Amino acid sequence: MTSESKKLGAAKAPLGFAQHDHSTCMSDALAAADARCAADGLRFTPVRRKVLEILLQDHRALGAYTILDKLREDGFGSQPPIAYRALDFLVANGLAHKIERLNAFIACAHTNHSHTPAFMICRLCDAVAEALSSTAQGALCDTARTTGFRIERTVIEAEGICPSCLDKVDA
Amino acid sequence: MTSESKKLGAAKAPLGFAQHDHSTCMSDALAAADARCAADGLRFTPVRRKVLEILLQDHRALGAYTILDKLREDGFGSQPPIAYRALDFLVANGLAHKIERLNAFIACAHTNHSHTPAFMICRLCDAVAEALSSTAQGALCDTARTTGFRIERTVIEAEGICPSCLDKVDA
DNA sequence: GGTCTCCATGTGATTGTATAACATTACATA
DNA sequence: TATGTAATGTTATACAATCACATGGAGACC
Repeated sequence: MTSESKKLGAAKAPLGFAQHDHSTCMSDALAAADARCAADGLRFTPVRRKVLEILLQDHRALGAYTILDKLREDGFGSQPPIAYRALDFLVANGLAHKIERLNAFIACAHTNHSHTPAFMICRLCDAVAEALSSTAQGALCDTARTTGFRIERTVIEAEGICPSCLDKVDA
Repeated sequence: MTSESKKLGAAKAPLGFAQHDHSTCMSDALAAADARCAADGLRFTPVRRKVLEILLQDHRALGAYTILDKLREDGFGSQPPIAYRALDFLVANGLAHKIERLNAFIACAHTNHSHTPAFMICRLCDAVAEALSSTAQGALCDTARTTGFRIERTVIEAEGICPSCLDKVDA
């Protein structure tokens, strides 16, 4: 509950580290997900949609059991597999990502294009920013190529202090 | 226990993905750790040393509770904090690394120089290779710089199939 | 319309990972 | 010997993930 206790009432939630008007981005993302699933013949069921909504609402990384609590409030099943199966679906189809460092999940910030995500995690306010990093693993690719290793998925996460927390610390 | 069940009897354990003579590398690594701790005024206590030995013996990523079992066999305390504290020490001082993707720990393969490690994880045989990747996070650094994010630690892990498993699969 | 199959959902129980909180010991040093 | 500090030990619990199995709905097929 430590990470949750830092959560603000916040009408303005940080997308990445920048403040933004949260009103449209959520509906846009849901619409994009709808389109995406329709196009690919995926079943965007109520639970899956709800979990994505939950992730979009907070705009931060949430643990599976936090998500589970919110599902329960909305009348969905409340056993761990409910959340994990929905999260598996979202992650498998690029609608959400898992932050390994935090054992937590976050809605994808760049719907549309397929990508190899990279994340910056603030250890003070727990904000997470997703960067487009098609080249971030360049050197790793080189190593893999010379070694003969076939990369299927990459985890690239940087932990540190976000701009706004840096301001507070320096002040 | 699933990952453990794949373990071989193996006199020749894979360091990274290459077979090697395991006889000297362990004593070398322990000697290096001794020197390192002496130089930096760190207390390389019996538990800490034992945990490093355990990690070096297997030359693969081990979960905390596997380590705990081995500690118990050797007469050390067997409660979780025993292992976690020793692991924290080893990780904090660069003698071991945590593989976030696996929630597991592995002995550092490149003692001597401080480094930002990157890992290649085989999803078939669970072998883990450590790459020297001072530049692997280049693009991430760029993003961080323009964003104003201060990076303190990076997690760079690639999951896929190692050379020897690729041979078996293709055959 | 039946019924079969596949897939998603629901439930209970269990296993695995990590930390909180507190007591005790070991050791250096004043 | 008293004191401070770091490390260790113990209990309990929180958090994360999976297993096993039952249920139910949507579409394919006859």
